[in-house]
Amino acid sequence: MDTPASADREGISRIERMCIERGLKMTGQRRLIARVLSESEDHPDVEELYRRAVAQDSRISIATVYRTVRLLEEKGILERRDFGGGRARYDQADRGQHYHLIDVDTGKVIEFADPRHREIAQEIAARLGFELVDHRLELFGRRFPEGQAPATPRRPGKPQDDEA
Amino acid sequence: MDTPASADREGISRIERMCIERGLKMTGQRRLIARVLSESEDHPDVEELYRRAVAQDSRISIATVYRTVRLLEEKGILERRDFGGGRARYDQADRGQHYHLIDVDTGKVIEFADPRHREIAQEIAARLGFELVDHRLELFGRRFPEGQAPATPRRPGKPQDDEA
DNA sequence: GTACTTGCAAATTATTTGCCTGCCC
DNA sequence: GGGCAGGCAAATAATTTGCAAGTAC
Repeated sequence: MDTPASADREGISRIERMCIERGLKMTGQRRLIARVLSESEDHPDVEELYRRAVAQDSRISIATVYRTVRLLEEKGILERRDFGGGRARYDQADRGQHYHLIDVDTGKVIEFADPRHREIAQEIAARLGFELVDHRLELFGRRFPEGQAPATPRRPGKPQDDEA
Repeated sequence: MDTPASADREGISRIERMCIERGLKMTGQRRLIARVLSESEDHPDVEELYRRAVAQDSRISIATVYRTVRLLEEKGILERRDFGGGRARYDQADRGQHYHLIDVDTGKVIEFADPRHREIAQEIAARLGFELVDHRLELFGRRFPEGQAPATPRRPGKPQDDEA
């Protein structure tokens, strides 16, 4: 009840609205991907996005998903992430500065924020003669053993993701 | 003049010594790769390692380079890095905790150390209920404009590397 | 109507692997 | 001497692209 009149109809997802604002031509496929993304609370890879999209409408190909996430990244709507699983994962770009902790045993991804990192990063860049343009930080951790010991104490396996 | 008698001959590279210590069978190819790595001050990718190796002895294939860096990584001699160029880059594992700043205009990589990041990372992990197993931090920066403005203010291009 | 999108399949890129031969310990 | 290592080429895996046909504005 608080959106501008022109886009007040139900069924317009948050990301679709952002696409429209940026003047993208909205096709059925793009609308679908936009909706899937808007409803995702996690960090899906392309394969996963494709799976969720096909489930709603089979008339989409994975090549289109690849093309669309790339487009949305160029438009600043998505950010590409690398959690070390060999596939790119996507994150909405306007969720504010945050980082990720990956559970090395389960692959789950937990978000957190902490302004100190940026400050220190900025200071270090300056000391080296640079203006900080961007920075990435990922933590890999193991849940404290409060129950039993985990089975595979290895390097981060294919990250899955938290469901919320 | 301070190395153990058994490996005192010139021509034994630092990394070859580490391989021997870990009981690896030393072939001509592995010795060559070890030497190339020992002489590298930067963060070469496999292709680059292969180029440097073939230049010294053409009887090596890129598959062997792939197999060898993987082996050395498993043995804890090398660390695989991802600077966002789509290829894995390698770093000697025993150089102590350090991070990288990538110049977004030139792709050059600069190393730096700062203990605060680890401390904060550890603290955050603990707050989230995790033991910190590993962490990655990369800064992307642009040299302060003290001469002229850079040409392409874009996202990090294929990282090259500092030559020293 | 026309330029932009899509689907499909083929192309690319980075990396791994099968297999048979060769060489290190 | 026997098993691990290496070369070569084919196999994977993720992602991109050419092209003909469809569609948004």
